[in-house]
Parts: sequence; C-alpha cells; structure tokens
Amino acid sequence: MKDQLPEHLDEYICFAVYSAQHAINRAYKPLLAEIGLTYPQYITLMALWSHDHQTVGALCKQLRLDTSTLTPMLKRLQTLGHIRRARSTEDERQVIVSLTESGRDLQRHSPAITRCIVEGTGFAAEDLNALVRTLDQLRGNISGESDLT
Amino acid sequence: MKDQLPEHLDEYICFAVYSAQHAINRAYKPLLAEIGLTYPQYITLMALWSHDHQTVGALCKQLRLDTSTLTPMLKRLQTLGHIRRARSTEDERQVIVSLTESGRDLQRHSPAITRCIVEGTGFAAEDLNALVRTLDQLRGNISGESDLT
DNA sequence: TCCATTTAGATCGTGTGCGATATATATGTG
DNA sequence: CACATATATATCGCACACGATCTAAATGGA
Repeated sequence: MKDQLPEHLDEYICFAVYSAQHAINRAYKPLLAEIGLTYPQYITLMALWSHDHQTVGALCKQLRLDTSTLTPMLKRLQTLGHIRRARSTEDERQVIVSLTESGRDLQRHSPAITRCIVEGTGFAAEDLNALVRTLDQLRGNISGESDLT
Repeated sequence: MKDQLPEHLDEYICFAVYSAQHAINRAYKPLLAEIGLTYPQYITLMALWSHDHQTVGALCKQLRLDTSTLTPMLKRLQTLGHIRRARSTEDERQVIVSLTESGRDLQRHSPAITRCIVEGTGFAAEDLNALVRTLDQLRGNISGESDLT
C-alpha cells in the first residue's frame, strides 16, 4: 500500500495505455484493410462524418494531432479520393477539408466495425463507457487541459 | 441505454485510448529528453532493468512489439551506449541484449520520472491501479490472449 | 544422414507522430 | 499606409510500428 514503484512493465499506467493502444490498432487493422484505410485515416473520416467542411486546424484540435502529422495524412486521403482540400476564400491561410462522395460512402461500414471492436473488448457497454470517461479525464489532466474542448 | 453509436470521437473507446496514449507520450517527452531517450527506448530499458540479458524475442514478447520495430531501436540504444547485443553461443540464432554501465545508470532517473507522470494524471494510486488492471484486461481480450504472458 | 520445416532476427517499404523550421496571409500599431 | 507580429498550414528529419520478405541456424522426421 506504500508508494512503491511497480516491478513489472504491465503495472505501469503508461505501459498499460501504450500496449492497449497497439492491441486496439491491431484489432482494427484487418477490418480497415478491407476498405483500404489506416486507423488514423479512419478517425479523421469519423471527424468529418460528424462535421463536414472543417479546417485543418479544427481537425488537428479534435484529433489532438499536429499539422505536421495531419497534412501528409490528408494528402493521402485526398489521393485515395475520400476528401478534397481547398483554400478558404475568406482567409487564404486556411484550408477547408471536405468529404467526397467516396469518403461519405465509407461511413456505412462504420457501425459494423465499431460493433466488432466493442465485442472484441469483451466489456459490457456501461463498463466501456466508464473506461472512456476515466481515460478522457486522465488525458485532460495529464495534458493540462482546463476544459477547453 | 440502447446500442447507439457514439456521436463524438471522444466517446469511442478506441479514440480514448489513442489520444490518452499521445497525451502520456507528450508528458514523458520533456522528461526523457533530459536523458536523451524516447518513450519506447525508455520502456525497453525498463524491461532490461527488471531482467538483464534477454533475447530480442523475449523483449518483443514483453513489450508486445515486432522484431521489425525492436531491432532498429535496439541498434539505436546500442549506438547511444546503453546496451550491448551479442549472438548467443548456445543458439546462434538468438541475440542477447544486455545493459552497459551507462544503461544501468539511467535507472536512477526512473523513480522521479514515474512520480512526475503519476502526479500528472491527477489520479489516486488506487484509481490508477484499477485503471491499469482494466486496461490490461481489455488488451488481453482484444488481442485474444488466453493467458499466455 | 538428408532435407523439409520451424524458429530467431534482420531488412525494407509505407504510414504515422512530432519538433523545428519555412512560407504566406492576416492583424495590429504607429 | 508601413511594418512588426501573429496565425494557418506546409515541409523536413528522425523515430517508431508493422506487414512482407529474407537469411541463417536449429529441429524433426524418413
């Protein structure tokens, strides 16, 4: 009960999150491979399914990724034909990202994929929700967010 | 209470883990930069601090990473002077990874780093432990492990 | 013993992530 | 208006992460 440091890697929160992330990614891989997407590309599309026509900066904020990560990925999504990128006319610095027909169409695969992952966790829906809330809180704390979603 | 799909990215377990992982990584970065390590390099050393003289395969299993990830990283750790790599004499296929004096010495920074991260989470120790157990279980389920640690 | 199979690592190509830097456009100030 | 500053995005270099492939060493029969 003291402030002992864990002996094994598996007892560290950092490693638990790290390896869980990889496990989830590996679970998604074969599912997403069928529609030719990577996981980061998939969640980028999810953000756009939720709100189309977002700026690169808005996507960065939602996905909590840097432009240097997102810009190349958006180019790949564009090459795949799922999105369009266009300079804003009001503010020439901004780039608006929009779904194409193809990108919008991919959304129909989402429910089955989500179901497959949720089942794979072996957790009940309420337990998953609780875990999500806990993780969101942890992320907020550790990244020093006040509440600026 | 139905089987509704989440509306926002933040409500998905996959994204919660994904973004928590990034947040933790960003928290570690400045701490580890002081000793010239990346996070994956750090946990690799942690595994070796726990048990020195492991084969590449044993490290892969513990860290749940592929050889194609670990081999280049081990080479970098060797270049940094923290580990040695040597073919096993019994089984010439195996490569034994061992800590150098320098690599062993880095362990003294570990408690402070861990403390800093744990505090950053803003969670009580028991809550963190519970979260770790939950995540370990989720990872086990989703990666289809029976119990083969 | 001979040879197919298995196992342990290494290598390669592609796609993230991110710090540092660059560029162009907007904004604010005198 | 002129210019310093701030903002939005892009580019570059480096380090993962992993699937696919390769090589060499062990193993397991017939």
